[in-house]
Amino acid sequence: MVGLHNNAPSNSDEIPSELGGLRMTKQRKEVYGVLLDKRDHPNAQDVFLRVKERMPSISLATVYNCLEALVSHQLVKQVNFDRSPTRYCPNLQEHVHFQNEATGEVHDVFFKDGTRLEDLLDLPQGVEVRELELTMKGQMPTS
Amino acid sequence: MVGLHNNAPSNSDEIPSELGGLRMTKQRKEVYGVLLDKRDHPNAQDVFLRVKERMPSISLATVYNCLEALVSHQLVKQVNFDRSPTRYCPNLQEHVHFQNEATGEVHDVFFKDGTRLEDLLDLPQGVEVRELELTMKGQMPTS
DNA sequence: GCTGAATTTAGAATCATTCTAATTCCGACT
DNA sequence: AGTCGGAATTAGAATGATTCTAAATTCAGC
Repeated sequence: MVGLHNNAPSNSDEIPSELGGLRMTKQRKEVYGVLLDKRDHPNAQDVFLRVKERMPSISLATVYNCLEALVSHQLVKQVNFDRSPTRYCPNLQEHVHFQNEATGEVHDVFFKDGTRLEDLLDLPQGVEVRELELTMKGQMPTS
Repeated sequence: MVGLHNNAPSNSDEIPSELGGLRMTKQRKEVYGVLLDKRDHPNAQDVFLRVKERMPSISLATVYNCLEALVSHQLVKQVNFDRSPTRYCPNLQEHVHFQNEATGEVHDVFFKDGTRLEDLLDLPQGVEVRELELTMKGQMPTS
């Protein structure tokens, strides 16, 4: 059962020892690798379980620490749907999120070319948007 | 010190005993009245403290219950910024939210006429958006 | 006025996340 | 290779918003 397609080694092996000014420790590489490997917007608990398979000694606190480090160095983005556990996304392109209410799955959604959201909003004079989060929930044809 | 401008009686007195299919109990009226009176997007704790001034016996659990009832009957909307405590907003027009990072204040922001957000997004075929939340943070000129 | 269902209440429980304090690791410098 | 010091990791406790529980109260309809 070793070497089957899909059992490709985690990305974490190929992650350099520094990224965006962040020293990539063994644990940070594993956490980041997990996010790159399966881009299903896992939460901290999910990441913890996945990393544990390759590194059983890691602690949940470390997973939180690593996620926080990755987020603050802009390698990963947080995704919040209401108050459910924060999810993590390694896609750095500007995008928003849609959750299929039937399955819970979260999908990245992009703006059509050339659309600048800020142009469509009646923002008060002089506001400077630094951060923007857009989430949607709804139904999707069962593909 | 009674009767000064600005000490107008709370809206709660004028709230009918049923709204949108929801029986408006004394507590629900007070909670709703607080939201209508000062539209600064308070959280549950804030609402609790404000309602307590007119109804000192109310409990925090009741405030949560009332807010939940108002939300589920679509008289009030929840506003979430990341994982900070959920805020509540009685504005039912379609709008989004901007938080001034210097002050923490939250402002309602509307779309310019005729803009349909869904048209600007590259949504997968056949998705049906049921709920949408857009929040922004940034700076604002000190007016 | 009575009755059953809905609502309110205090306090306990939950649970995602953060904090604490101790240990371990790692790179820079000998 | 050996040492030093700051950074990172760790287990477990603490926090804090929210929900749950079970008992008491209220209320609409009879």
